[in-house]
Amino acid sequence: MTKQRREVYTVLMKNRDHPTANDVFRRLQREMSAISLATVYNCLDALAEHGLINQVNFDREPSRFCVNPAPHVHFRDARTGVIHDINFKEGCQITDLLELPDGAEVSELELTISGDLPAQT
Amino acid sequence: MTKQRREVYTVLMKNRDHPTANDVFRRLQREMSAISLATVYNCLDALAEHGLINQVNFDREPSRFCVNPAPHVHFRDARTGVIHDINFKEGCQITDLLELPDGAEVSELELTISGDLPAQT
DNA sequence: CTTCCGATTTAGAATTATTCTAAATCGGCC
DNA sequence: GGCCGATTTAGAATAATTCTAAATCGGAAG
Ligand SMILES: [Mn+2]
Ligand SMILES: [Mn+2]
Ligand SMILES: [Zn+2]
Ligand SMILES: [Zn+2]
Repeated sequence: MTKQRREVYTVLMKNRDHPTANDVFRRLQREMSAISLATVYNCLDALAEHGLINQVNFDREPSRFCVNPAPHVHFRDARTGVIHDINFKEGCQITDLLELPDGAEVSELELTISGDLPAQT
Repeated sequence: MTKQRREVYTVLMKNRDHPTANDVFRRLQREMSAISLATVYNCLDALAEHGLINQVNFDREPSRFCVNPAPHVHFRDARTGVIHDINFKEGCQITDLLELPDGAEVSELELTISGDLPAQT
């Protein structure tokens, strides 16, 4: 945990909105020391490798980063662009619904959903 | 359906192995007329927009293209790199397992899995 | 405290999948 | 055959990310 990695992690924790690397970079510039963009990428890599954060990809858009350590999936509201964390229902395994070949071992699973939420009232 | 779109589609049908745009381009150069890479991208876009093919993304790797019209997800064998189509079990809805907010409407859903398959014997 | 050294940071260049541009070509229709 | 909107094409541009190589850090050892 270097100073820069901690700063990147703190920014992610402060505002859990799945920012891009560039979002993180701009927030760090505004709030504190002048970190470099390459360092932001390095730190995000390091944090992800150690399991503290997750990299989230929607199609080919810039990656986003997530500090929610619980297993969950991502839902983007098409109207607002906001990305919501969606938990699994109690005791549910996605892989139970799939016709996986016998003996297949899942090591990574990413589920992204786009859709609409009813307007807030 | 132009001549180029048909050729792109034919290449995808002939070898349903989820090639990248560049793979498709190289196969077309080898087999038939000299199509341009921009046209391959244009054609893949057009085919996808009309629902004939699907664009598949694993993390930030080059997009791959899939001609399987059935709803399914993608499993990459980490050992071989081969991408397998995985169907849903009869009558199963992934969204039934998720704590989606009330009234959420899913318009797109992409599930990608990486893992290991037992060695072929 | 000073020196040392591997790890990290940094600025900027490089990479690369994809998109854009603008000119050439196509193909169906009159 | 000529017209015209759509498509194709080659090449340039874009943009997220990675790479490079030099500067800096920070803890350990002396
Ligand atoms: Mn995706
Ligand atoms: Mn993915
Ligand atoms: Zn999340
Ligand atoms: Zn497929």
